[in-house]
Amino acid sequence: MVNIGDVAKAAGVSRSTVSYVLSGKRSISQDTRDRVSAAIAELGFTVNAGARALATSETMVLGLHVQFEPDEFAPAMLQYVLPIAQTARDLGFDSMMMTEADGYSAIRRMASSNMIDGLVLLDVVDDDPRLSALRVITQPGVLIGLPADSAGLDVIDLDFAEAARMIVDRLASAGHRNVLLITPPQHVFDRGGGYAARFRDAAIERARRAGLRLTVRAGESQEPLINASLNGLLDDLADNTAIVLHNDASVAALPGVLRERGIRVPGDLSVIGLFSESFSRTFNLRYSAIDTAPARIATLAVEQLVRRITDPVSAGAPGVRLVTPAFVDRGSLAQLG
Amino acid sequence: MVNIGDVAKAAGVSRSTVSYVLSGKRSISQDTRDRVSAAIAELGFTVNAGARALATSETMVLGLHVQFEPDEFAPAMLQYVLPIAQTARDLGFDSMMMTEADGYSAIRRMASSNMIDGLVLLDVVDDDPRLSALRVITQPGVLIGLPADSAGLDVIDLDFAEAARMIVDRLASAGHRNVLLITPPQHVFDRGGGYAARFRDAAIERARRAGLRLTVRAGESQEPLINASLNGLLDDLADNTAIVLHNDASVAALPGVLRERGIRVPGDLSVIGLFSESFSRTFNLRYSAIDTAPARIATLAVEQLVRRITDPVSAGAPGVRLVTPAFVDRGSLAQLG
DNA sequence: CTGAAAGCGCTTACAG
DNA sequence: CTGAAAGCGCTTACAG
Repeated sequence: MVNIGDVAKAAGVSRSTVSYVLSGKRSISQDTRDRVSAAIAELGFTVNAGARALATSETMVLGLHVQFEPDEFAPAMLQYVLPIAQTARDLGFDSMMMTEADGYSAIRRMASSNMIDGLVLLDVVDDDPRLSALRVITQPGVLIGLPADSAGLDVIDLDFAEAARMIVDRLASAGHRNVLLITPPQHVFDRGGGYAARFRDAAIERARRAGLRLTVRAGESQEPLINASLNGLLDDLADNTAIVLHNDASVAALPGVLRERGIRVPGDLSVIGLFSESFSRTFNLRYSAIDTAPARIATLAVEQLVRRITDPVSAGAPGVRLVTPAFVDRGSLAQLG
Repeated sequence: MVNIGDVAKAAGVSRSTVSYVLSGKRSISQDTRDRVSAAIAELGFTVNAGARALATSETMVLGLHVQFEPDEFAPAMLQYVLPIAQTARDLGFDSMMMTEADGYSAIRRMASSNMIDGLVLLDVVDDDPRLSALRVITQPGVLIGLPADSAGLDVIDLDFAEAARMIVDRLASAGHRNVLLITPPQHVFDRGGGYAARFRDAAIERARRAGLRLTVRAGESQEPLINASLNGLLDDLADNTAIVLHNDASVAALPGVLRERGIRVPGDLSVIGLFSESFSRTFNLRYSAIDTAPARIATLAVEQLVRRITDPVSAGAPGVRLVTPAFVDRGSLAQLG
């Protein structure tokens, strides 16, 4: 492999000059710059990443740790992973993907072997064991998902409470008085998926104020339970005029269940969900929804992380940034009365 | 950060001895080994990856390039990415994820800057521009997906031709004589997704021999075209007793369409698909299918790549390995006559 | 505007 | 069984 010395020799300059041409960190005469550039092009020289990392202590690599919950609804994850890698690249970083179940050890290993300049944590839960790793290592991290204690950490998440309020307000002003909310499965609450509680609690609170009767049920995550549970709810709670779904698996299964029961949306029932554009496309869902905006959240997270790596001052004090939700109207909400 | 010199000092040995304790590449007295290990543990020492890579020319990192086709059915990709990263880790490698649209440049950059020891290419098509990058770089690669010219390359793919023959044979021996095949969308053929043609052509050939009338139609990949096209086919080709789907989007949409038309499976129509277990779970599909076995293919690919990196002799001559398909019976194939 | 040299943290022949 | 030293390919103060 051709190295910086070969380039120097070919251009008739020193190795440091080649390095400075590459980095632009000092002024070089037009003439030598041209000779060096020509030599680089001719020899097809690329800086050796390991050597540069060793000399600068900067790897230009971001770590990305994803949890893989076997009982989780999988298709959602890629919506974050892809934009994370893409944004990182746009900012000059590569992405190292970690999938170890033991996130704590994985992060410590990667950080202490100096493979990464920073870390993105996906799907952070309330009492996430990865956070203690983050507090020990020297590299900064950014969380996607708000944990119980986020002191000193950069966090990006959707404003789930605001999302709930927006939905309840729309339902209320459309004249709905009896609404069913299907939350994520119980195991999401158990695991500490705080977003589920934030959405639910804000919905309950807002419904109370609006004088709206909100019935809350946890959805299932595995067939055939999903269908059975949806059917059961539609049997028992037939007086609801609207259903709010904060549950990927249930909302994906809903069209089939409604079709089977001959229920028309929004004629017989109004439906509002909480899912991304791409989720809507994948499952061909025509329900109005709060967009969970995975690409936007991923981009913001990486941008903040890179800012903290390259220019901590401009990154400001670490803190939580909740993304304001956007409502996408697909016409599944009926105006009553 | 603590380095190998700190450990050496603490243990009262030379840096080389610490290194040899780490690598096990020469025998060390029990006593010094203990002292070194103790020092490593106490100081929390981890080898600096960049320095090691510089010294050994081995990064212990695998590159993974994924194409992101906006018109593609996305959920499938993660089924490969996760097991790739997992298998790599089991074999001592980390995974660098590349998502650049310009795969050729991405690969050349990563390879020539010596960030990776080998490369996994996902979703390889007939005339894949990434292959010319692979032929230039010094690191070995493995392809998931069989290209037109695979000379000198390690390739893993499902045996799509055999899958087609297995399906046709089952249909024939169950007494079906008129069968509809829905292939991947036209743009998959256009892009050179050879697997689509291999499946289709083998199905046609086998059907001819078995005296079975096979009607072939390309499916759509975007709603509302998918539904419309499925309905059109069921209208026009009502005399078919079975339908074979080699099309993710269509098979996911099929239950809804059949339910709407009141068609029962397998009472009114037999259905056989080509999709993974996890796909079946995600979309709650109860159709019998050839399992596309993404995890198995991913694992085989990484194992072969790592073999070629670490022990080229045992890896044998580069070549194509087609995975024999497995049929998963979910009871959607009716026995006729 | 440019060069010689030290140093980043490892590994591994070379010596004993 | 162990150590001193060269070398991997860069970057960056230090000098001029």
